[in-house]
Amino acid sequence: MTLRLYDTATRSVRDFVPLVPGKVSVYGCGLTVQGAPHVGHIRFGLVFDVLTRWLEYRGFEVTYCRNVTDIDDKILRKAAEQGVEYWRVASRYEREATAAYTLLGCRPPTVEPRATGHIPEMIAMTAELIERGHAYPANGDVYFDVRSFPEYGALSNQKLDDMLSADDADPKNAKRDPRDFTLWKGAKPGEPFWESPWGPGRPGWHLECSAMTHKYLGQAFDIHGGGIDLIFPHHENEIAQSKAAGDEFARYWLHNAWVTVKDAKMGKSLGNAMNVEEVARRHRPVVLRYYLASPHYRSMVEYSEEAIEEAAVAYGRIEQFVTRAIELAGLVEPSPEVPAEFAAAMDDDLGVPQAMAVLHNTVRAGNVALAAGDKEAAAQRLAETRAMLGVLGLDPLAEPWADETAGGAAADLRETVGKLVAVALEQRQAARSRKDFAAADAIRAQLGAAGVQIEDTPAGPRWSLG
RNA sequence: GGUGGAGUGGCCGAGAGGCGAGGCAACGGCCUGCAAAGCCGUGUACACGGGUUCAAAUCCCGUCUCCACCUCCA
Repeated sequence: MTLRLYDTATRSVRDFVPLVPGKVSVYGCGLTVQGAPHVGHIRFGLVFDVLTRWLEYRGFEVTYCRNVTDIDDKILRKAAEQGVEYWRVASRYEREATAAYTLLGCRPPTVEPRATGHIPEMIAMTAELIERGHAYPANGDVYFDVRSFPEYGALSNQKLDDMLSADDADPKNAKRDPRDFTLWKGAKPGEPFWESPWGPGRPGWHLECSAMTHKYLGQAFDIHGGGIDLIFPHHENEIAQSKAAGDEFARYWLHNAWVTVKDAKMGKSLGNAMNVEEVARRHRPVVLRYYLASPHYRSMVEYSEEAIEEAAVAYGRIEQFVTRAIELAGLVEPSPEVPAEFAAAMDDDLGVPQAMAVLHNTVRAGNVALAAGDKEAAAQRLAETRAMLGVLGLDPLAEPWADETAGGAAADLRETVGKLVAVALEQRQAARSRKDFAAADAIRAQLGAAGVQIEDTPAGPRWSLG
């Protein structure tokens, strides 16, 4: 079974064949650091995190490049409003983005280049495009000539003439075609700028990705992607720039769908953006990850508190199995192989929902083994469960969630609480054996009020914090 | 106007011609002193109207509703 991925460019699921056997190069369009990251932004991070984990599980050596766009109009505007340099704004939100990715267990990319670190590369590319007749300078700006690139519109399946003309009010009216887009933007007074052959200015929005894919992944690479809204104009323009400059560019295009709120796209401008950090105060990050990563990446996720709470229960069930299996069978490492059905689901365009069904079925089988006291079977199911969770970045015993359940000061505290609870449980057991159930239940209720849940099992009572 | 997507049982959420994914909730049962957890069982779901087919949630035609992109956007 080979991995198959939906490719936006062909609008079909295709077998994934890497450019170089055994290696995969991935470019994800990261964030423009102009505000606090919201749940929708982080979904992109999660999708690409699961993708790269799965590619690695399949034995590929993955080079994952995720950019940071740290200069653009919005950043400049925000900086002007606050009366500070643009890089103060960019740095602050870049840190917030990194924190949000980390919070939800996204592993860092192989390389995370910034637009402003690649100005010379972008200037060189612009010069190349002018030389090849695909771009032209005008009044301090440089524009890409879309009419010079016949393929323009292929990715988004649009014809140039059908497009709503971009009424982008160019005061200089210097564009040959209204759809021509900016490669280099001449600086207005007071704006930050870099020197260039066309005068002081800064790069246009799309150019950084073309320059950085070329630098880090080469003139051709495997997978490029981001949110579905980037298809047009961002990715369309990247293709135009890169191909016109002589690159082969990306071979597969992956786009993830939205997080919506009440059927509308989540977005800052719509005022319905859920800040990641804020949501993580109400829900455990691992639960948020489970919730956002469970639906298929090309399906919209309708954000709701109730649905997250439901996810918390579902994930709790998995965690419970893991804890109880360890109690019976001891700590078991993830098995090197994931169940075949799970693998088949993941290979089919990252079918996380079906993969998740396999996971739940395994947990049920594990619970059956637990109930039967079958140590060996329980251990086996646990190993499989952990392997599957690992691929999804949800193994409670692996980084970064392990600290939540064990280790450090929390473990010490847990040991102390355990001793205290043991005292109370002894009294309860004594009461039970003399059939004083009122007293026994009172103890259980008191523990419950303190946040300690008691369950009686054939092996004796067990407690948990809940 | 152009382009892409969605409408599935109480809820979330897969599937894409024939064996009812999975989760949450509910109900019944087993277990339990009681509970909890777990397990077993219970649902005649596929926006609407036609059609094709032995067979349609899945294909075709039409209709309705919703969303997104074409302007900054994960």
